[in-house]
Amino acid sequence: MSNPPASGENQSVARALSILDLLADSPEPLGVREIARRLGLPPSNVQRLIKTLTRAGYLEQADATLRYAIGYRAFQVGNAFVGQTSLVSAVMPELYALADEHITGFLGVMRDRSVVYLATVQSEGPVAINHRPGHQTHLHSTAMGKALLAEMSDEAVISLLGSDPLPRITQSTRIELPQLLADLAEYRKLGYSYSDEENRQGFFSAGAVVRDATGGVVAVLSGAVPAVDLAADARARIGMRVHDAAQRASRKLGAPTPRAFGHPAG
Amino acid sequence: MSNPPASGENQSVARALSILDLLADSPEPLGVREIARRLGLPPSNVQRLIKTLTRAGYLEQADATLRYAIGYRAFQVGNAFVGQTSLVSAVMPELYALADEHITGFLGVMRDRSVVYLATVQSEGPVAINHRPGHQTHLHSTAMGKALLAEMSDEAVISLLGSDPLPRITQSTRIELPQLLADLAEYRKLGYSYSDEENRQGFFSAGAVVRDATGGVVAVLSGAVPAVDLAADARARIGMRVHDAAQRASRKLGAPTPRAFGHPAG
DNA sequence: GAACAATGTTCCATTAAGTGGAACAACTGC
DNA sequence: GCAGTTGTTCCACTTAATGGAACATTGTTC
Repeated sequence: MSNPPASGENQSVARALSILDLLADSPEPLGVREIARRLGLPPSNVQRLIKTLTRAGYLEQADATLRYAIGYRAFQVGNAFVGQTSLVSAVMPELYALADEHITGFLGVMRDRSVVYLATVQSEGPVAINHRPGHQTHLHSTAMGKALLAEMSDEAVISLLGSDPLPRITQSTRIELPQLLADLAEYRKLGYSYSDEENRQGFFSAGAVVRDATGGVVAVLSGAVPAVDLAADARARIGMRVHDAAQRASRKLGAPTPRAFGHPAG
Repeated sequence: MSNPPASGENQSVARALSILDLLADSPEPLGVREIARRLGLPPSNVQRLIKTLTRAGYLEQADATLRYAIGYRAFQVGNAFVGQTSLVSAVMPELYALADEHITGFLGVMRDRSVVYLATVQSEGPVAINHRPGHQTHLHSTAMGKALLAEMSDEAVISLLGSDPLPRITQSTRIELPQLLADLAEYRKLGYSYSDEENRQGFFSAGAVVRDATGGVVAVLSGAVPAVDLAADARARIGMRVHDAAQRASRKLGAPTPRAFGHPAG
């Protein structure tokens, strides 16, 4: 059972990161031998890697002295991903404003062909959309994802998503590429994207991108409401509302003249 | 310049983690050679470690193809620290409720002789307390920290904080241990802790611990308001309010009979 | 309460894998 | 155009990581 390190990489570090990945996805803490078993590594090796990770605070003992879980240092370091205070401080007030209007607001970025959630501000009421920070969802089924896709050219979208079939999340999910591209064309005209129960039954959401001083897309913002009793004009109203919030956040970040929606080449 | 690995640890992993630590604390992305210089390591070594970290998503190129910053995978993994959905889903509604009453709410845990912030819900108004998740503050100057200390015995507090002098944060900070212990005794009777501009000029905050089903302390909750125009009875009112919020969250986590404040031996 | 089967941890010979100096290439700005 | 960066690759050396085995602990079962 040889497992040579990838070219130009470091085997020990790769293994240590796989331990972090494993524990991050595990709902409960795991012991040394259990981890070793799942990763196909000798316990003595895992033991040493864990000791290093623990001493640095990236792991910690869950209970008295048994199994291990992700440590506080990983949390601190990970939150540095959000980076410069500017993005969050520009967007969070907008999310709170949305919540005041009974719209649950989300902030996310595109990574790894997915949307990664950075923050959520729940609206009052029975709306229980609980996407923890770090949660990953599909690009093609969410308002956030589709707002990001609408920024790209059709060719870029195809080369990004064309390799695998689009998974169906709900009955309304766009699983055909042409259908999705048609949506994107509409969003470019509208100035916002939306997802009508395409990712979660019973919820309508709209999305719009946030730009920084260079004019590049730095994040995407969305707002969600229950889909029941929602007239067609209400959808447009929410779309405009989210669009405005994203515009305001972008302006706060020093984005240049609020240009037309769509990719630069358009 | 020899730098042998600590006993029973892994040198490569320790170095990789030091890269993460460095980039997490750096306000801007850093290049390979810059990192190598700051850590006292050869660039070729750093290069390989970075490649491994990048391929796993723990680092990513900031701009076109220049310097490196913390990656999205670190964010995702780090957020697993918050762990079981139960804690957050039990506490967040309480924080939102506080915000409705113009109290900015915080959630934190004790780690490494400090309070680590997990979440914040800002109240409306001009209150701009912006403690990003992962932020670390002192135990002795914050309401959250003092609520945690009040759970320990005086001896435990002394052995925890007695080694170093307590740093002065504001003019009101308790920098004398006996003074701090007197505070803690008061909090045990009150059922909540408070910090009267001891950590931040102009802000009063109160704190109370959250317990899980085993009765152990799993987190601490606090609420902050501007200190101006705050009558003495208002302080008590906010303290009780925060105490109630913590109680409710604890009950939601299945905590046993709301027992008296104070450490078990008391 | 003894026998069992897990567990976490340490030890140590083997050698594979990490190390770091040097060389190369690409870029920047004087 | 030159000088000082930078990121990246190469490769001989040997350090430092590896993994099997032995040991120590726990908790479970009969």
